[in-house]
Amino acid sequence: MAKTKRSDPPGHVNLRMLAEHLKLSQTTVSLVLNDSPSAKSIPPETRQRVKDAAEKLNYRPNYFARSLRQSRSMSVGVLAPDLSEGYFTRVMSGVVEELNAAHYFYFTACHDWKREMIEKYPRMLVERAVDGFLLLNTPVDQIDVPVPVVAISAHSTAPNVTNIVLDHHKAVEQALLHLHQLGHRRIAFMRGPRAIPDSEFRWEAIQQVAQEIGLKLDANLVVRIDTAGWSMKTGHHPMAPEIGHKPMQELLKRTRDFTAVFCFNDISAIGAIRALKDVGLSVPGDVSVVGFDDIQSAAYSTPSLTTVRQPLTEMGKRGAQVLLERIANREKEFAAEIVVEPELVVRESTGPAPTKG
Amino acid sequence: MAKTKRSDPPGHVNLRMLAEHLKLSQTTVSLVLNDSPSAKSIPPETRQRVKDAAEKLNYRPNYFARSLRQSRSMSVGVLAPDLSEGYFTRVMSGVVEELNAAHYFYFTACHDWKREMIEKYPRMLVERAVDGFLLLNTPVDQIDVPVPVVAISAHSTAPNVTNIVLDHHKAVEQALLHLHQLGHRRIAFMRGPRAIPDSEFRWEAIQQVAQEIGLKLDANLVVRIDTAGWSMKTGHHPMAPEIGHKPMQELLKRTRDFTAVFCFNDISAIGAIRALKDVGLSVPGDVSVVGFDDIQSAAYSTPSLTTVRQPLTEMGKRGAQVLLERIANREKEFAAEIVVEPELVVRESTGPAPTKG
DNA sequence: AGAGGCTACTCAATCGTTTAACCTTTGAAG
DNA sequence: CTTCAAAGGTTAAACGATTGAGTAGCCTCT
Repeated sequence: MAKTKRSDPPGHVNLRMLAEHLKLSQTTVSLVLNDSPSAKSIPPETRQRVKDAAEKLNYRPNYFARSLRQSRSMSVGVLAPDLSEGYFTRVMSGVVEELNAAHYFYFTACHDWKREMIEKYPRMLVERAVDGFLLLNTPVDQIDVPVPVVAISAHSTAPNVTNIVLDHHKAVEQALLHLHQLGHRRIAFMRGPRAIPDSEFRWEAIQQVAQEIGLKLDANLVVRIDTAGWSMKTGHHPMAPEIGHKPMQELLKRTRDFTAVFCFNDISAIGAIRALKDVGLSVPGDVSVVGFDDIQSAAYSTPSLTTVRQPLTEMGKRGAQVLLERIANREKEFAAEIVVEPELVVRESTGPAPTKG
Repeated sequence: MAKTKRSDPPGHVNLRMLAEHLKLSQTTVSLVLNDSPSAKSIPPETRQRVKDAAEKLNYRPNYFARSLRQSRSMSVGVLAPDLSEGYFTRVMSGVVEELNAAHYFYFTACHDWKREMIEKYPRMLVERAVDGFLLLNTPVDQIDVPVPVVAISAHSTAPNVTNIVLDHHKAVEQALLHLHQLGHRRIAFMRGPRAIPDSEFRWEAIQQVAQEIGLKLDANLVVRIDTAGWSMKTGHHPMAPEIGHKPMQELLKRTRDFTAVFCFNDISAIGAIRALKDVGLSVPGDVSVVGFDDIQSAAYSTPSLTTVRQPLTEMGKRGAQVLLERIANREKEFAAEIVVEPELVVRESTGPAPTKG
């Protein structure tokens, strides 16, 4: 076997081979292929020659070598609770659009609401050299990473995080005014689980708006979704209408003295409706139900759901935009919070309050 | 300003700095930290000293440098149509479990059923140096990548691809025998869209099984789900029950002479049930409906769906296992196909065939 | 005394790019 | 006849970890 000075040639063409073939230096080839500004002095013929050769030899720059040199990976980490339809899918649709356009890819990490994972994944992804983080719906008080972070619906108080949040006050206002105008005065509330960051903010908005429109909040009419034991693996997870079914059963055991219920999300609203039907109450005849999010099935369930639509795709898009901007421009000032607007979608699950009989 | 021989120190500790601090060579430090077999001769005290220092100085090996040297990225590419709940979520739940255990991460690429994207993404991900590919439910006849590929429900005929597929014959057999035993003889079929690889295989199995159990297939009782214009962006996508609603309306326009319908998946079954109810037929009183997949909402819709359960999580798990095995062992033989078993889940949407009247 | 073997390491090449700093040649201006 | 600039490049040092090939020192065996 002939001894080669270099080790055996790799299966693919690298810059050195391309340069040798062109009888040019690696520098020149690199400058041309990257359309580098300092390649001004290279004449068009040479440029073309280089590009043709790169094409013909099917040259692909080595991602690691390039990233090592430039210390950036062109990828971001996405931290989310799970891959469920309700939230993740729609937000990501916006995120992906922006990332694609910027030639970025993303690593997904699902923490399944486990604190341990919420802390571990950022570290792991930093070692993977992601250029930034996107936090979806994930409670993160402290995140100590050397890259920009954008949090969507996460209400992170950590420094250096840009938050993308819904205007909960307006959202609640739209829902409650709608019910109020329909004559509802005894309104029940299904609060979100503690694990979900939006829950507290939604509840605060409810208390405020209730006061503003002169609606009395009755502690007896408030139930909470419990997430103990949520996990994608057990099947006992946020996507099951069960999460709304149980709290509603509980509420119905306490009282039936209410004409409407404002649920934390659409999934729980669907569960709540089932629980109402189970005890012979009709929706919206006896009880009106308002959901939140406007997921796909909100339009397709029976009755179709009146719900507060979150512009989730838009939120994903804005989040990705801001993140990419912050990555490209590490030193510049950045917004601490970006607020997006909800939109009430009225469908079949709400109607006039029944007259007392 | 003092002139430094090396450029300004980076924000983080690298191997050289760690080695200098320890007054050892980089080699030694590297060997110890990687628990390399050739580090046998390094005494425990030194090892501990190295590990302590690495800990104290918070040393993180540079991912790019390491990957460049070892030419592997510890990440795989996942190519999927979309991020919808029906399929993606459950398969990925299995995939993630295996990848995590092996310290692998994954890039997701959604092609939205666009041919152009199906061809572009593999190239892009190869440039990202993924160590392998996982194809979910994605029609790929040719994929020319220098890394192992495992296709789940994709029935890829490309060489070097390991296919993970359901035993469609058994699946269809379970469904049709169930209906047959309930007395159904006039059974309608809703075929899957051309875009989804499983569609043809399912249909072939249906033809075969029908013959085996002596069931006559009536072309008049066959409709097909049409995917023209499917896209996550338009909202007109595979997750909407609409996909089953329309074909069923079409069928009902042609004839009502059937007592059961076997749908391509649960989503379309839910849509079909709505269409049946719309014309005053009861399920399962007048018509029994069988779905496929067993997605979350199959259990929660009314009536709850009788359906053929695909072990999607299991399929994801096996797929990831095989892929990792093939990555670790590039030369070894590998299975061309791995078949998994379905399971019929009987719920409320099927019942005895109505007696003629 | 010499050979061998073990311990505890080190040296330096290598992965494939990018890029700051140079280096020629040619032509024109002063 | 110098000087300068521009054109058209080249050189070589990074980036940071891995790893095959050594090597100095000490002990042991014959």
